[in-house]
Amino acid sequence: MGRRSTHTAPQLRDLILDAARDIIVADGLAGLSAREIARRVGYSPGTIYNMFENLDDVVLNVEARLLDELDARLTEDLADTAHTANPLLRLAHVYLAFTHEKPKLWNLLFEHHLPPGTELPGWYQQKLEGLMMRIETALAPMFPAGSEMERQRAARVLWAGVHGITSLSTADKLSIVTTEAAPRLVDDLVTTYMAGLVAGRRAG
Amino acid sequence: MGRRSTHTAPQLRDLILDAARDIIVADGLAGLSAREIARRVGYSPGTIYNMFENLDDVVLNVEARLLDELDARLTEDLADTAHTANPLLRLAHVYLAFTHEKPKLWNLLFEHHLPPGTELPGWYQQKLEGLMMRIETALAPMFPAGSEMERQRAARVLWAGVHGITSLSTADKLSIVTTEAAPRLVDDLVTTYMAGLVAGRRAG
DNA sequence: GTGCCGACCTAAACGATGATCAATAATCCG
DNA sequence: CGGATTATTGATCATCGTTTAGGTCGGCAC
Repeated sequence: MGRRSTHTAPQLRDLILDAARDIIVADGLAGLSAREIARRVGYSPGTIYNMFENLDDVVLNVEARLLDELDARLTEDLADTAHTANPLLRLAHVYLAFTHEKPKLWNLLFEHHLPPGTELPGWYQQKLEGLMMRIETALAPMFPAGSEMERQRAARVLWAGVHGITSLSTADKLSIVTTEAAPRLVDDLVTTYMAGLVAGRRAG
Repeated sequence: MGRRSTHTAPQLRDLILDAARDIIVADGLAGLSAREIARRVGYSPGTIYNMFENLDDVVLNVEARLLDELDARLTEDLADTAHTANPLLRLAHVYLAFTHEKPKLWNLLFEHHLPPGTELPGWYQQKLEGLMMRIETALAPMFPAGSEMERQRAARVLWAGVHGITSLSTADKLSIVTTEAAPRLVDDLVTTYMAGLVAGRRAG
C-alpha cells in the first residue's frame, strides 16, 4: 500500500504516543505492544518502526511527555498566589497527587529499563534535573549561602524519599502503606526532615 | 520420556530457583525465560511448569529467598557485639550494602509486578512486615509508650526513604545520585530525620 | 496532462516468548 | 514380573519485537 497522507509525520508520531499512553494507563507497561498500538491507530506495526527507532524509543517519549506534564502541573500550582503553606510541602503533595492520578503510567518511569549498556538520553536527564532544581530553590531559604552541597544533598534525599513512598504505595509492595496513608507519610517525611535540618543548624 | 529420578522434587525446585537467580543476577528480569532456565538445569521447559504454577511463581520464590537472605544478613550483623553506632544507621547501611551487591537481583523486588487483580501471597507480606519490625524496634528508644502509631509511621517513612535512594541510584534514573553517593544520602536521611524526631518531641 | 520517482505503508517472515497437553517411558508397588 | 502411576517431553498455539521486500500513492518536472 502506498502513502495515505491522512496524517503528517508529526501527527502520526503524536497518535502513536497517545495510543501508547492510553495502553499503559489501562494495562501498564506489560500491556504495551507494537501490534496493539498499531491496532489502535489504524496502521500496521511496521509503521511504528518508521516513526520510532523501536518500542523503547516510543516508551521513552511517553516518559518525556509525562515529565513535562508534571513540570507544567508544578508551575501551575506555584503560580497560584494563595500558597500560604510551606512551599516544600506543597511541592511534595502536588507531586504525590500527580503520581496517583495514573499510577501505572507513573510507574512506567521506574519499571522501564533500557537494555544494558545504553544510557539515558541527555534531554531526559535534563528534565530530571529541572525537577530537582524546583526542590533546591524551595529549600534555599533554609540554607545559608555557601552551603550549596548540603542543599543539593537535602533536595536529593527529599526527592528520593517521596519517590520511595509513592513507589511502594502504588506497587502495593509495602504492607499497610496503602494509597490513603501515603499523603500522611509524605507529610511526616518532609516536616520531620525539615525540623531535623533546623535542629542541625542550631547544633552547628 | 519417562521419569529420571536423578533429582527429587524439592531438589529440582531448588535447581530451578538457583538458575533463575543466576540469570537475573546477570541479565535482570528481562533476561529470564522458561526456556533459558530449562537450558541451564538440563530439563525441558515443560518441567518448570510441573514444579511451579508459572514464571511469576518462580520469580516470587526467588524474591522470597532474597528477602530471607537480607533478613539473615541483618540478624548476623545485629548479633555483632561491636555495634557502638546508632543501630538505625547500622540497619540502613547493612541494607544499602546488601542491595548493591546484586543490584539487578534487588531491583527484581520492585520491577516485578503480578498480573492485575492478583494479590501478593500472605507469606510474602509477612516477610516484609518482619523487616519493618526490625526498624520499629530500632526506633523504640526514641518513642514514649503509647505512641505506637507514630513509631510505625516513622518506620515506614524511613524504610520507604531508604528504598527510594537505593532504587533511584541502582536505576541510574536520578542524575548525580550515583552509587557512590548513595551511602551519604542514606546517612543524611536517617540522621536528619532522627534529629527532626527529637526536635519535634521537645516542641511537643 | 503525463510520466516517473521517491517516500510511505504493509504483508509476510524470522526467531523468540509463555503456556498447554497428549504421548511416552521410567519407576514403583503388589 | 507386570500393571499402575507419575515424571518428563516434544509438539503445538498464540503472541511478541523487529526486519524487509515490494507495492502503491502523492507530488514534481516537463
